[in-house]
Amino acid sequence: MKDALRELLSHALEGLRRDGVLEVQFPDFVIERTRSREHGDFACNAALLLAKTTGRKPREIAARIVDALPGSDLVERAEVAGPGFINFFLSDGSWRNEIRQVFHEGDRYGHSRTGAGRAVGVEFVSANPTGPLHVGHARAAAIGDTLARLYSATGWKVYREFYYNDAGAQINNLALSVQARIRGIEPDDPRWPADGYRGDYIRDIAKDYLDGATVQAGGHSVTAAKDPDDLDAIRDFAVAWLRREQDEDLRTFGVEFDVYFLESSLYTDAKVRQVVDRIAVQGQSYEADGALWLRSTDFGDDKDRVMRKSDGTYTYFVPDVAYHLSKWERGYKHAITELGADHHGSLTRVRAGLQALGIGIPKDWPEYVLHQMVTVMKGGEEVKISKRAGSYVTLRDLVEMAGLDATRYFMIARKSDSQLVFDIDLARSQTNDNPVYYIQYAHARVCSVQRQMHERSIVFEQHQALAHLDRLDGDYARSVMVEISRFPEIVETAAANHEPHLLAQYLRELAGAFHVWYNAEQFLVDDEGLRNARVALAYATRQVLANGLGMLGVKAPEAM
RNA sequence: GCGCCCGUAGCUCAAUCGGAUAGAGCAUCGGCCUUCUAAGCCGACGGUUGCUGGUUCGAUUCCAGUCGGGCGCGCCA
Repeated sequence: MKDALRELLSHALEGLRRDGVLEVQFPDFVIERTRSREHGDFACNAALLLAKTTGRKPREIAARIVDALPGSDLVERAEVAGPGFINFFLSDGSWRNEIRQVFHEGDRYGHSRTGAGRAVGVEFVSANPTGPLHVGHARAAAIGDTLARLYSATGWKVYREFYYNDAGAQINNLALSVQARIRGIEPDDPRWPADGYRGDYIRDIAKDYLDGATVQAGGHSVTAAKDPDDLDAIRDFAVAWLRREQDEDLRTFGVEFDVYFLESSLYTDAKVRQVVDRIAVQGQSYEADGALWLRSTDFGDDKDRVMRKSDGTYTYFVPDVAYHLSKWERGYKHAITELGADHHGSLTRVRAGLQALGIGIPKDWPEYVLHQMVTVMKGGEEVKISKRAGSYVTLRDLVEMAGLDATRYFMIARKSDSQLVFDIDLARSQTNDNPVYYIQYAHARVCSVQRQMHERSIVFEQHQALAHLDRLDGDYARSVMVEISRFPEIVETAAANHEPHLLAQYLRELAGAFHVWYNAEQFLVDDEGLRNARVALAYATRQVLANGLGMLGVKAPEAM
């Protein structure tokens, strides 16, 4: 709808320019849904922007534009309002047309070809395999996967990537912790490793190691060597064990990755070294204090950063640069990296490293989506501790407490750069307080209507119904149609701005409009034309709810 | 001290790259069940958008400052 209006406006502006009425460049005008119905259905600010550049009165320009608008079935009338807005009042037929469109496109309604099949890499979660996934990872998984789904819906070829930090000091720490447990040393023992992982899962890994268990992870199989002194074997087993557990959790969460990228492979393939060498060739590094530094201040950082420590090992962000270089070389002109906001410091560093390679990677590549902290509340108190993990609430705990659908929905229901309060009691509640329940219930209600029809042997004539949508009457039905028509715009905006919360909020509003209408009208009336029209709108609503929930990875149940 | 994010109704949050009278839900109060799910619906109440300036036709939005909360500032990852 918006696109059609934009076309009408462009046509009018072009005409005015041709006639010499307006001689300036087209402004970057906005067409938006109005807040109040008095202002019509859509409003455009083109005249206000043109007033700025021409020095003429905005209302006068607006009137000219309105006069120049070509005729259209879409628009009932357009008028000048306020300081110089052009308000569009759409025809009744335009809403009915949109409902027909829903039937026509089915589960593709709301999808677009904006991405034109271009590749986009979406990296998210990327947890270290040193412990179970926690609530922060749950938010990362929900945001990242929903973004991926939104990109798919808008015509992109999406690759979900998971980067495993399976090298470095933390992994060694993990191995030492498991080894300590194998030897029967407990976390409070003086012999316990200084920065050891204290959670109960370490004991589980130790037990499986001693039992000679075999675990499958990343397409490989690792069998425990049982030898308490073989630290390498312990490390391999522990990493595989945790990868398997994380993979299971993510699969349960409805997330499947296309690429699992191992940090360790960057070392075995000498990619880290190549990055450092390349940066050196570009003259973007120097030696000082026995270490090798990146001139990151040349790229907006507040201080230069060490790449290679005096002990010869690399700092964490260098493999990060190498990994992102690999994304670039694999053709992701578009790449999104989803991170916890506590890692925002690395953002400048990684981009600086990529810049320093001197191979033309844009300054703002990759795009980052950062999410803020999650606080879990239950019974009015903050939940902080998981017995299994020791110090934090795990993703598994959360899903067990709140359910998959609620967890996925709640995690994306807020802007990612706002801190999130996750209310377990609300997520569990089977009432209208709970937005997930409310939305799913709307979907189930339509299914219920369908069942009723089946029981009463009432036949729905789709063809006839779509031809007689004009039988729909009243503001409530109109509101449902208007809400439905917003869906494609919401999907587009949510994807482009990386704001999945828009979709969550929208579905709540669509469900609200539907419930209101549902309660105001009888569906299974004797008047066949009226009945078919109402059922058609209900089915269209169900379709949009299902499409939207699908993009959130939330189920659309047929009964509650 | 420096950097990033946040501050909107009693609570949890929206507000479409600067738009018109700042919106929902919950809570509170008042209505609605012989009828397709009342697991719901309708209505009312509720605001100096933390504060002070600035930019302009117009600011919750942009800028400067200030207060408050969170997170970072390592040759840890």
